[in-house]
Parts: sequence; structure tokens; C-alpha cells
Amino acid sequence: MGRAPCCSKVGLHRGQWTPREDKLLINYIRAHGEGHWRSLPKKAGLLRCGKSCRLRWMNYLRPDIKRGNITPDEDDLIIRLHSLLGNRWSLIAGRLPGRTDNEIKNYWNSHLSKRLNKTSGTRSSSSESKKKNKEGNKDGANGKAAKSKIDLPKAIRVTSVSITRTSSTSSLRGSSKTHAEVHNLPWLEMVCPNLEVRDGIINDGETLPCNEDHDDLDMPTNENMLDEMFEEYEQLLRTDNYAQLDSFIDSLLA
DNA sequence: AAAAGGACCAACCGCGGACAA
DNA sequence: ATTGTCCGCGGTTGGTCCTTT
Repeated sequence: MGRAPCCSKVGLHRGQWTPREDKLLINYIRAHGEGHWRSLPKKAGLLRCGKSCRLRWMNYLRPDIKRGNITPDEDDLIIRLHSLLGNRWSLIAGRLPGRTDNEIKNYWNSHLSKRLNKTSGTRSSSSESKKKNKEGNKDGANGKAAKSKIDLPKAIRVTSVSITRTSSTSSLRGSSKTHAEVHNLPWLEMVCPNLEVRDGIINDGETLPCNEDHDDLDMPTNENMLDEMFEEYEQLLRTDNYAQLDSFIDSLLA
């Protein structure tokens, strides 16, 4: 049962990437672009699984990745977005230019969940669960149940929306309209107001508003919208009106 | 100074949706 | 309509570095 592994693992390298492998991957992607991950390793002369190449590129080698500590603004945004979206790291990462889903996930597990745990007393970090596992699952199912999880509908696929940093801007033509307007995505409108679609092609703006290195993340309009959204969400939580809460979440996910 | 434990983070794994044949 | 493949996602693992004892 289950599908076969993405590739034969026989003879393939695993674990830490060497500088040479990084160089091969960077050179290949510079010359041929991203995508076709399955065939990429062979063509690039890498003894790696395509998945591994994609992960390495997405999380580490991509030129637009922002290095360094998470700023307080980003920190705040992550918390807010997580309360709205749950563990949808890729969606959250899409709102934080230069940050990867893996980075945010790690940051959440190692910093934020712990911090929130202190204030709420209801969450536990992955490190803690890992520790519990190491202790031999003494708590059995309880240890699993203690893990925090926001009960939201299953994540929708967003690749076609292309909030990602790699969306093409080369073939844009015709009149523009925001993507959120076209697809009736109020959430997207708030989170990424400059996203445009022209002739069915998504554009995140000539100035790449969603991709810029916003070191200060100084976007007061978005912040206000986010605040309003967050407040509305909190109010619904307080009222315990689950039907309304569901429709609110549905409207976000459209 | 050394051992033990904790924290962090890069990388792996398996699942499921999208899409083509 | 079915099957197989590719890709992206979230959860988890394990290695390394740091801190505490």
C-alpha cells in the first residue's frame, strides 16, 4: 500500500549538503531555472533525490532568502497569522518575504509555541514532545493529545495562486485586476493586496510587493487589516459560535 | 574540564492534490 | 474513469552547538 518512493534511494547521497553539491545545484538552476525536480539531479550531476534538491534550493540556496534573526515585527506577524491559519507554514511564509516555511516552522516550534505555552499553559513544543518520546512515551496517547493543534479545515493548495516568489512576470499583458478580486479571496486581498492577475497569469507586482526585503515590514495598511481580521476572529472565538467561526474561516480560504 | 541535557535547525519522510496518459 | 507520476506540504528526526551542572 502507498506509493513508491519518489526515487530509488540506492546510491544516492543523503544528509548534509557539501559546498560542491550546492554549487552544482545553483549553477544548474541559474542556467535552466527551477522545476522538473525529478530529472534535475541527473542533469545537474547530483547524486541526490529530486526532493532533496528542491528542499535544499527552497530552504537554503534561493537567492532571495533572508538570513538572520526573526525581527519582532515578523515575530508578531507569525503569531497572528498562525492564530488565523494554523500550521499552514507555507501560507505564513508567503506573507514573510525571504522567510521559508521550514524556517518559520522551526521558529514556531523552538520559540513561539514555548512562549505561548508559558502564557496560556496549553501548548507544548515539538522539542518537548520529542523529549517525551525519548523518555519512552511514558504518557502514551496522552503525550500525543497534549500536542497543540488548531482545528481548521485542511489546507488548500495555493500553488496556482502563486504567492510564491517565483511567479512569472514576463508574460503579463492586458488590463490588471487584483487576484483577490478576480477569485473572490478576501483573505488574499488583505494579506497580499498588490497581487494581480492579468489574462489568467498571476503577478505579484512589478515591484514584487510580496517579495521585497521588508527589513522593517513597515506596512501599516496591511497591519490594520490584519488587526481587524484578528479582532473579528477573536470575537468569534469568544462567542463560541462555531457555525459563524467556520464560515469566517471558509471565507478566508474561499 | 568533562559529561549531560537542552535548543536549534537542516534535512528526511510520507501523505495527498493536481495533472497527464 | 483509472492509474501513475510529480510536486508541495506539514510533521518528525537527528546532528551539532550551547548551556548547565
